[in-house]
Amino acid sequence: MSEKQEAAQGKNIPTEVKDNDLVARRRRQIVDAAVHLFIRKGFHKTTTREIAKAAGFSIGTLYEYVTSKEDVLYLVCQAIHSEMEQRLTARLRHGINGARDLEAAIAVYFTVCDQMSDHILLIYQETKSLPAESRRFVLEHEVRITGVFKELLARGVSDFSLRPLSPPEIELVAHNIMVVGHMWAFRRWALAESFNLEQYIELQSDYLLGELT
Amino acid sequence: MSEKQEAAQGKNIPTEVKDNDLVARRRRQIVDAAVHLFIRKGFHKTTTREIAKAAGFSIGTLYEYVTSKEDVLYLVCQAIHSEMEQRLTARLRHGINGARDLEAAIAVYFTVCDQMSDHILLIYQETKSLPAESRRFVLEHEVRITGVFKELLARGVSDFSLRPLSPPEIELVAHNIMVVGHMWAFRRWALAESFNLEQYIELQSDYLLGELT
DNA sequence: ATTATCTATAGATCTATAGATAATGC
DNA sequence: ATTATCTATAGATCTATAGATAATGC
Repeated sequence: MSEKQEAAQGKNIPTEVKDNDLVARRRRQIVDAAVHLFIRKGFHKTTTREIAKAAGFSIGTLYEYVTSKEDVLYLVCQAIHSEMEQRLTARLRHGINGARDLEAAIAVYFTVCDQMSDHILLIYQETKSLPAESRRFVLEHEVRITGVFKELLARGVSDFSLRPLSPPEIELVAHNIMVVGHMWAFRRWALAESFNLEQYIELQSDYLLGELT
Repeated sequence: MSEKQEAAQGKNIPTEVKDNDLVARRRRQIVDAAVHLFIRKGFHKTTTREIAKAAGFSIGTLYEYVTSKEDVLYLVCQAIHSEMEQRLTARLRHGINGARDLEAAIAVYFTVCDQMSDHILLIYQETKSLPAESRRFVLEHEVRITGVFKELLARGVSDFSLRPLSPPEIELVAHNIMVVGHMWAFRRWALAESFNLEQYIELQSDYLLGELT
């Protein structure tokens, strides 16, 4: 943790540019531009020229800040996961018991999934386009977010607001919560015919938590 | 239903070739070749030449049977869904009550998901690369498979082996079953550390059905 | 002098088709 | 004659980089 907010994890992408602040700023521009293009056209149909143009500089400059188009995809995936993680953890509360906190966290998380549907879809669709090493980092980030729910479940078990759960059960339920959130993103086309977000949260919480008390 | 087993749905892809049996045969070759290439390299990184070569004929011949590369993807997606639907419905039983039949169907379905993991992943990743019309047909196919579980749930409700469920609840639970099956495909990298397929089926069935009795 | 940015393009593809060839049946 | 297949390639890209230019600080 040498720097004020070291990335703490993640791949180092080489750059010729010396000014670290500038690198961070330009990469943020690249990510902002690329996210929208990738969502709209997909990774492979977006050209590096389009990314550069949308970011506000030339193709040559783009390649001073990344070494390949895949680097851009990696930056995009990490930015999306960071954003999700931050929005989720920012609203976690340590309240009366684990079960209540878990229920609240699920509601927060599903709301984030609702807001970031397109981004979640992008990760499902394009993770396989990443080089092996980058993909590993992206999956690790997914694991870390799942860990938030594992901790909440463990806390509920230890304060007896949830029934006893084995580690594998905790693992499974945490993944179920994650996937049911994502599901609101990738099955919206079917689910939105029967539910709005509130109803979805309400019902799915019942199903997810019903077995745990 | 003019022909013996009319596709019953699906897009008509034009061809210059008159012999219908030959068209069916060649398209089967195309699909078999393309599935494996798409799984390994992804749709965009697979070239039409590679598909033609793996299918055993030339690029010129390929284009006698499809009008575009996207047609090949559409044929692949439909073939995968058909295969899944068939493997599932072939093993459905009408037994003592709906709840038991549902439980058995879930086990069958999850086993199919296990066997066809790569294919399920492919659909998640590449559906967005389809033209709008083709994509609609593919999603319809997904709806039809979900319908299998909706029917089983409705039967369980009507024979009182399940508690009363509103139509939206039936919709939701059917989608949950579908997605939890897919989840075994797209989260295998995490789940397989804690479970084998049998254990996964056992536990998830408990969670899925526990709330329904 | 050093750093950041831009222009121009090398080099490598890839899809889809036109026109030639081979095979089949009258 | 008709049908199916093949070869060769037009035409259109797209990524990544080399070398030129502009901006900044000594």
